[in-house]
Amino acid sequence: MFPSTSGAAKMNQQIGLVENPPISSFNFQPSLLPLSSSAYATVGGGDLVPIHGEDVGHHRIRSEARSSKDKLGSTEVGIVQIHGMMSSKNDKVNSSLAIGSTSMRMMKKKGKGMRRKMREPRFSFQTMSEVDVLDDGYKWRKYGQKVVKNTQHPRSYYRCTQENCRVKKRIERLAEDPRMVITTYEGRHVHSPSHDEEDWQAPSSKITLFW
DNA sequence: CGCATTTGACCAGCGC
DNA sequence: GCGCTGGTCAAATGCG
Repeated sequence: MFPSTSGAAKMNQQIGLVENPPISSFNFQPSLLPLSSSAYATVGGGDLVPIHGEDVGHHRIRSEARSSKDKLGSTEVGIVQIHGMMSSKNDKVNSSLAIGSTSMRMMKKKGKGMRRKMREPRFSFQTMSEVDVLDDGYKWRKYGQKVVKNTQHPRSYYRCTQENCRVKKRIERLAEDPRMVITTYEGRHVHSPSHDEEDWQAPSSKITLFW
């Protein structure tokens, strides 16, 4: 294990949106990043577009790319890679970003009682971190773990502990690079981050996701 | 003792 | 239709 992080741990985030055929763009706001950080956006798996902290404003990233495999219509809209620092307190992330998107899964519906197949907005990003679970200000309870095919690392399933909040997230490690953690959020919170309520509004202390 | 995690079973969708 | 796979459930277990 790493002796890690009594101070700032280097981190490397890659943000991507995986979903949503109807709206193939999203807004990324580097103004919300600390100026020291830099970001790169890969659009459609292609060009790497550098975005610097001082490039304030909205970067609209568009992609025509579409997964041919996912018949449900998942589309990788874009990937933004952020090189920033994690701050000390429990690996909180010292950068924020805002992403607007909506998502409508094109799914076949079938009879009653379908547990899966929800049309929730989904958002995923990669983080280079020793810790699997990023502290995003919400409380999560693990409800499952599964070894998925072609990966040697299990995928973990978490659900927001706030009742009537149905947000879920999946966490898995990249097969090629176990240091990379892929976090996928699904759904939207109906409440504010549950702990550290005095600083969830501080814009530069955590990841903040809006959609 | 209460809550979170673990883990095997179960279920639904998809590909063949 | 069947088998595979991913996602969820829930009982058992662990931990503070």
